[in-house]
Amino acid sequence: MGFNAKEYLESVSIDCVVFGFHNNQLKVLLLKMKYTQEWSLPGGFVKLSETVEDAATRILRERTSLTDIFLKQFRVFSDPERSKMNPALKDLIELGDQPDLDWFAKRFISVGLYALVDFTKVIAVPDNFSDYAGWKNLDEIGNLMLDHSLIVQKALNTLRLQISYQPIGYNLLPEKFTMPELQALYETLLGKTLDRRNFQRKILSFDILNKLPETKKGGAHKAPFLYEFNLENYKKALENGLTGGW
Amino acid sequence: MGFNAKEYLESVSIDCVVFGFHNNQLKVLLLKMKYTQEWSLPGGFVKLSETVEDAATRILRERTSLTDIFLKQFRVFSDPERSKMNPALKDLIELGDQPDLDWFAKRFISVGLYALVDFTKVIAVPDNFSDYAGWKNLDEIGNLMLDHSLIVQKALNTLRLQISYQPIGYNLLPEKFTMPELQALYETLLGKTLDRRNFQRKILSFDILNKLPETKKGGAHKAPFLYEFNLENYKKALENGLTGGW
DNA sequence: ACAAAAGTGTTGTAAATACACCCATGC
DNA sequence: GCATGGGTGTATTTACAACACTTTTGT
Repeated sequence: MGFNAKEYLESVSIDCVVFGFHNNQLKVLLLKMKYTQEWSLPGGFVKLSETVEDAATRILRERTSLTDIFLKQFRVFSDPERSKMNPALKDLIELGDQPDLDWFAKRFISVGLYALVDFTKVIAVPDNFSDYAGWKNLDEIGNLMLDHSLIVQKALNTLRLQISYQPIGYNLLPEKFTMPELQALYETLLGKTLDRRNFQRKILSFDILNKLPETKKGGAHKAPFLYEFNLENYKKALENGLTGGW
Repeated sequence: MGFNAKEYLESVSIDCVVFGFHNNQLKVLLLKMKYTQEWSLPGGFVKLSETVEDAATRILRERTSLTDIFLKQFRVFSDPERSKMNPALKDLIELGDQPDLDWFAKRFISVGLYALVDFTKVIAVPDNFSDYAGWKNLDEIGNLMLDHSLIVQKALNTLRLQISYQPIGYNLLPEKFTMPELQALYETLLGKTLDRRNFQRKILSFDILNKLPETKKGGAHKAPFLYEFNLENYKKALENGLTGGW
């Protein structure tokens, strides 16, 4: 667990915006910093043998206990002022309980990646700098550490753009889900309501869903059918892109 | 002109894919390396006081003599092997005519940015490592130095995606241009031919063009009207996105 | 006057939208 | 049995694609 600066690429950090979907709400995984009590994104550094994606996969495996995480870099954050006035770093330096302090005090640029995960499968684990890890609703995220609020905002923007030419939902929903759940995801990301019937027709026309014979019982009303993604066609759609927008 | 490694962010380089459009062909600005004679992308390093975009602007000002360049980061290239076996570096090290050689020999991740410029306004200038700078047609780019071929490919991909939800052409065409020229740009980027009449109707429906009273004379046939971008609406379209794809 | 390229118009088809009606379930 | 939400169907409107004809210019 010891941190050895020599194993890592200098000047480069990564920050991950982990999105989950639960109770028809989009959530982000956040860490609560030990000394400052600020909320921050899970992140870390890149080992000399890793790509940025490798590093993010490793870090998120530790934070979520998930292997096989869907992630995508979306932006580099390189404002020279972005890590100035970092209270957490100040505290660390004062406390002096970390080696390689000058390494941390240097300027970093950060590669932003977003990850889409199945909310129900995540076991959130804090890192060395935090004492709590958990989900927050998108609209309940207040001010985050450093420029992390900006990073979340840009990640969300990217996701919203991607939804119009790529299928989405795999990685974000459980294996089996209902049409209303999928629609709620789209509505959350797009920030607007969609017509139930037209949504169904359109999403089915993409041919990326398998309708299952089962229905989801236990709801207060008529039991909706369950669907799963047709992975083969889903991947094809990812490559070729979808036609129209929403 | 002297290079002082201490002024720069460690481990981070940038590579710029500069696109220009001329004679109905998409072109990329390339440098020919001094010793190896390999072709490479213009690039460089990030000063401690700069953002990635600042650095790219500075570097491209030197390479193109343009100020005010439209550019956008599109990807980080972080394969640990990407700068191994660099013949150029080997030669440099053998020649020993550069200070800070171990700095260069370290592993770098590179931020890829693409730039769109007006071909006719560029005065290409080589850098310290190259003895020639000039344009190459997209289909005439052979193997480039390091992973630069991959970088060009990814930049092009990004551009192709963006064209379907954003207006394009400003920064890439002269102030005044004809409809066939604009169409040729779209056809090049999309890699397919479009119907002249449908193209005109669609692009006009975006309301981002001003039709000028002048025509472009000198062609062998009927003189086409000149257009210019309506900057106000163009910017609106950039923010709001366009509706359909191509 | 002819060829080549640009301007303008029409029409059929497919997709997006806006609805209405029926069905299952829990209270 | 009634309120709620889900499943399915159908017109209308709009956008897209395919195509024809006329106009202008240089040779």
